[in-house]
Amino acid sequence: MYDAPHADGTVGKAMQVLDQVASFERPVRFSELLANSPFPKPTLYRFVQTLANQGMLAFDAERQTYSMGLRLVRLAHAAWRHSSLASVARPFIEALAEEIDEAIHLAQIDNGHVLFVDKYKATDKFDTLAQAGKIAPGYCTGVGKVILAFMPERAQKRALEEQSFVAYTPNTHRNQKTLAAELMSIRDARVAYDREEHELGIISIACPILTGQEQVVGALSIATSTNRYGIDELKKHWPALRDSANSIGAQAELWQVPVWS
Amino acid sequence: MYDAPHADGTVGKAMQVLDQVASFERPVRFSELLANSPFPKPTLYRFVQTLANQGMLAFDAERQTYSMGLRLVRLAHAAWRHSSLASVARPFIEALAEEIDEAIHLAQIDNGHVLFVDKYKATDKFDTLAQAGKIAPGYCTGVGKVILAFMPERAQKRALEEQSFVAYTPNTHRNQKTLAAELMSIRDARVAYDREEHELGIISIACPILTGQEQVVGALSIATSTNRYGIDELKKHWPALRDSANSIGAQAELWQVPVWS
DNA sequence: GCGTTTTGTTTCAAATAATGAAACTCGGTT
DNA sequence: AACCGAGTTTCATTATTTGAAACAAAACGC
Repeated sequence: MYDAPHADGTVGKAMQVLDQVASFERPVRFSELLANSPFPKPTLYRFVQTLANQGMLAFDAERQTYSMGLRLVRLAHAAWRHSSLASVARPFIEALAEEIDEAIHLAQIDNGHVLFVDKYKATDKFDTLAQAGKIAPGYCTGVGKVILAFMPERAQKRALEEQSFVAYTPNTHRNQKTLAAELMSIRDARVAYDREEHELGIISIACPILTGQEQVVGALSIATSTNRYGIDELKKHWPALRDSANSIGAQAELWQVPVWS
Repeated sequence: MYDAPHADGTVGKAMQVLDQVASFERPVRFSELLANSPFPKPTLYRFVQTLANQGMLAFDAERQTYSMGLRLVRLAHAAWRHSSLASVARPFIEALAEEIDEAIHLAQIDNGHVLFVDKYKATDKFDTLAQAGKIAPGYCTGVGKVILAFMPERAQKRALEEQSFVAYTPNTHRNQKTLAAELMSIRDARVAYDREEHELGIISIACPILTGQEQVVGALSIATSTNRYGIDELKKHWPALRDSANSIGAQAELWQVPVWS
């Protein structure tokens, strides 16, 4: 939520307002925004007006509330198709799903946050904006940890400092130190596990998606519930998962997926 | 694609640039943007820089190309969950899908364009081009026509003028006149058909999603391929489709889905 | 290699748009 | 009728944006 250390210009400020509206996770009144805003009343007022005009926000005149605008959905469609791993990864995920009857997640990094860009759920036939676009913490998810582990040192350092270390479960890392230690061994093992660190009862195994020069572009994971399986069963899926991740990485390189520094 | 009749301020211009990048449907170089831009070189340059900084665009340093940024995916997730019909409609679509083994589409209007916000795929056998976030023309799709038919007169007039009347197939409406005539009868019948007007081999039946005061908030459709069924078979689904659409409308009214004027 | 063109980046004074304190309007309360 | 809070407008001040021009750096041609 806390963003842009040094906002660039008017546009940056407007984007900050967008984020703020998004952070409410519900339609929000002007005064609620104002109460948490760094901007003075008329300034904020003009921003929400402009953004609503532009379709980036939706204004409900009846209830006098703002929510995120549909133009974002339209724009994100293009983002999803052309700059996410999802389109490249789809066929590989589908193939993997035929072998393995568990939820498969594909994630990328967006400004220090783990962003789920696709999800294949054996039982879900719906299209994927539902789960795609969801963000999750990096320090307590399989995909998050494996991406962090393979980040270039400088980016990793920056990302580690941004982690909040909320203790979701008893297993959650509580500070940079223990996390950094695990990241080392993850980098060696080329695989990460989430042992109920984000949500009790949910475990996962995750592999990095790398380019030829060992740059991380994302991560692929298999998640399951402790009701069904333990970590040991997940380990059995490692070869298949790793191979899929590698294939996606190779394919992504041919296709031109943007890389972060 | 051509947007914002009177852009508001710097933010409006930046959003125009976003649209422009999206319209390329592929990573694009600065000079390509410049060639089609109303802005002078340094102005455009600063816009893409700012937007890339903000994560609204992604800049691939290697290839010197811009594409849509992942921040949009994150923001759109919020939009999708909180201001689209999709979350409200989902249970009803699921129920309908149990009855009917065809693709079901949910659409809303975004600035004169039909925006698909959800899609339930019964089978993967054929591919309608629709996905969440995808836009489609209003004048040659079932959902588009039924939404246009139920729009308030002024909005309809404006929307009709924005249609491009590209002749996708021999059945596509070619001008406002024939379309307007069909819209009248659609409004009476409370149902619209797409008879291979957008894509050969694809037909659909669509019902409006209305509030109590007869305001359109979207449309629900069943699509199939002419290989499988004809329009007559689709007609049989009308009662079920209409009932689902009505339920979604009622529910949307309780829940606070934004309405457009 | 060396001039030439194309493409991307920076400069800087002028033009413009954003800013925010204050004042105002409009419902709803007391 | 006076008060209050939320939303909106005004307007002089200030800060940003603007774009012609110049500059740098590749890509090209020969």
